[in-house]
Amino acid sequence: MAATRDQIMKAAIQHLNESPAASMAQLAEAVGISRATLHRHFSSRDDLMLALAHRAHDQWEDLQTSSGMVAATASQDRAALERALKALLEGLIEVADEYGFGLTDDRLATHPELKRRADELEEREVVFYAAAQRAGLLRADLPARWISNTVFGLLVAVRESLRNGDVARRDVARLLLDTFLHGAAPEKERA
Amino acid sequence: MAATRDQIMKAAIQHLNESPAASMAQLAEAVGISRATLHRHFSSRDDLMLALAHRAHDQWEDLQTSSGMVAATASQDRAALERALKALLEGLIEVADEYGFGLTDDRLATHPELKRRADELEEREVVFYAAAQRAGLLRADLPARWISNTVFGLLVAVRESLRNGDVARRDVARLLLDTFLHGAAPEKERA
DNA sequence: AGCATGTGAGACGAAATTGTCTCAAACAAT
DNA sequence: ATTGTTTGAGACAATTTCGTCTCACATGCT
Repeated sequence: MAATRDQIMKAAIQHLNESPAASMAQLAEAVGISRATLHRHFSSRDDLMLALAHRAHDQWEDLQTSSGMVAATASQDRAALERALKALLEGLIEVADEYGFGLTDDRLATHPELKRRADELEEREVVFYAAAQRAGLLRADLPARWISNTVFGLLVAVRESLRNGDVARRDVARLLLDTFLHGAAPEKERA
Repeated sequence: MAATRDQIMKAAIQHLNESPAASMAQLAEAVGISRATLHRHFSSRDDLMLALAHRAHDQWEDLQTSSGMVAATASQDRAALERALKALLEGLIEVADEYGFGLTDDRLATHPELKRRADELEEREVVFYAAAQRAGLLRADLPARWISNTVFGLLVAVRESLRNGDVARRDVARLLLDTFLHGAAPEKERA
């Protein structure tokens, strides 16, 4: 069974999303290669996880640019910020869904190198949210870091919803955006 | 070092919140007892985790009653539902904070017996949210299960915020309630 | 003092996982 | 066809964790 490094990583991610604690042997089987071959591509389990996390972080970083988040933060333009916010959240859903296991894996979250990178990326988003607050796009009475953590939490909610089959995949983006921006109370309500 | 079963569990929970993958040896050390004694109280690691989860579920279930959630669901009374919603969310913060590691521990989430109990408790909340929707307290255009998952996600956000020190403990309840009900957009805004 | 109970330290084997290695078979390229 | 590369199967030692067990010691009670 031949497999490129890329195919291995994709299959590994897919399996880790179902069994976050899978062993190297289980991952090799899921990929369809032998344990020896898996070790030829990734010298250790840490190596593999590092590579997967690095890939996820790359996609995340690319999204921050492609969504216009970076540019909008710099421009402080309200319309640009609004477009970027929507694109960012929609993109985050995809990344978070693909690398879902990473959302709640403690070993990844506490890995020094990975934590540094994640903190750095998250910090950019905090700055972006702060800019959105100044533009009147997001409430100014909420800490920007809380907003950032809220988005993270809602991504976890999306993952849960999809895993349980509670909502259809095509609906999650709308639900996330809507809930994040307007909350769960009716518009006229003041609770 | 003498310790009651209760003290052991409390100390174990505390340590697991910092090191979710802690071994029995590490837990024993954190509790301040020997590994042998820990095994005298809990025959296996599974046994300990089961006991901890059971305790968490009990508190959760108690909260569903003490918050008035159960009664309000049955009564369909709008004011009662509103009071219950507030009390439930505030109580969930405490439970989720105390047993934070359980929010994202895959081994607990997939344990058949625990999953059954958690699903059962969550189902009650879904019914409650549905009642709140009928009473006009929550938006009717959101799936009740999505609302339930949203609350779960926001609890994860709370845990993250407290771990990182992003927000003060006394503020989290207000932030959670406020964000959950009204979202992150300014009231006049329509994004 | 004498006795019973609980505890800590540590040894022990069992099991799982990891990373390395060897060797034979399959494969690709020339 | 031959050569060089890659792969799979499996053996291997090292490590970790777990659950059990023994034994000495302390603590409390009568």
